[in-house]
Amino acid sequence: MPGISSPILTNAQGQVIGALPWVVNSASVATPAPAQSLQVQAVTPQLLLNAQGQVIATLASSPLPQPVAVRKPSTPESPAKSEVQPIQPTQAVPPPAVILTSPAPALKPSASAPIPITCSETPTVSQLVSKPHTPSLDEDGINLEEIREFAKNFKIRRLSLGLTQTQVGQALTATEGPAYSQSAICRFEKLDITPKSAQKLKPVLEKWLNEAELRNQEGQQNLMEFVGGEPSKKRKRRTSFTPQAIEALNAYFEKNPLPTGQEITEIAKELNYDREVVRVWFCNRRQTLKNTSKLNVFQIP
DNA sequence: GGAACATGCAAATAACCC
DNA sequence: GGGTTATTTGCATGTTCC
Repeated sequence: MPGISSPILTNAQGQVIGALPWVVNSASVATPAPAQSLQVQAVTPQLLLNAQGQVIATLASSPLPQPVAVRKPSTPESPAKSEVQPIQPTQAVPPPAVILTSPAPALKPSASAPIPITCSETPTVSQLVSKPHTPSLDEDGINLEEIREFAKNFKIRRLSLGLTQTQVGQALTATEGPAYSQSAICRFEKLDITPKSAQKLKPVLEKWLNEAELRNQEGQQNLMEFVGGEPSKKRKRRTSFTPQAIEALNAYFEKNPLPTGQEITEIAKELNYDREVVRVWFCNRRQTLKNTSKLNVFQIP
């Protein structure tokens, strides 16, 4: 696209998610990028605009207007999704007169929307930050507000690199240090994660993303090489119990939720599953029962 | 139909108890 | 040391959207 002075920001699908008001690395823009790739680079001042010229985010550590992603107005009822709005490419978007704009309407429920906290489990970051009068530091001294901001920023920066959650997860698994899956990235971005886990994951993601952005500045090919490593760490395949097995296990559980080692061995033999698999099933079943019964105590009849 | 994201539940791990 | 519970993590699959 020669001659474009206000770069269009696209995601991995080539969807236009916005535009950047300033081009700094003109070389990278001038270079034709592969189809599934980042097309522009966000640089100082790091502001991301949508096609309407609204600032949807900054890439700095300053507080961001929220929510970050601009949703399609036609689908405001799907709160679970956080897709950015596909926008038809437009002519060059002039920089906005006002830097910080109010959030676009009809967006997914943000962290400010009340989310019920279940009594049975540790609350997530999103649950904590959505609670009114909750201090930004939790009892362990974890800065929830900082984590929320980082999660928001992370998603914007990931999308601006044209990367999916799966790609980030695979890349993290392939690199040195702790491995995380697509699920982990998804939960982190949604803050569907405990403050402790978020605190642990944040520096890993931060370091990885900084490196990814550096590689991207050196060229799209470098980024793809960085991201495209072979995942090495694999966990055991998830067992899928047959309905008959579940039924039998539940029957055993009703009779005795805490079988002895010998009993577990016998059950495993009878159902033709690994002893360890059956032991874990009983552990998880007790956990589930405990959680649901705790929940019921607080449920309004 | 396929890609990307979201989520339920099995597996892994840490901390604790006896 | 072998068991437990509490918590975290990821596979498998559901949902959403193009």
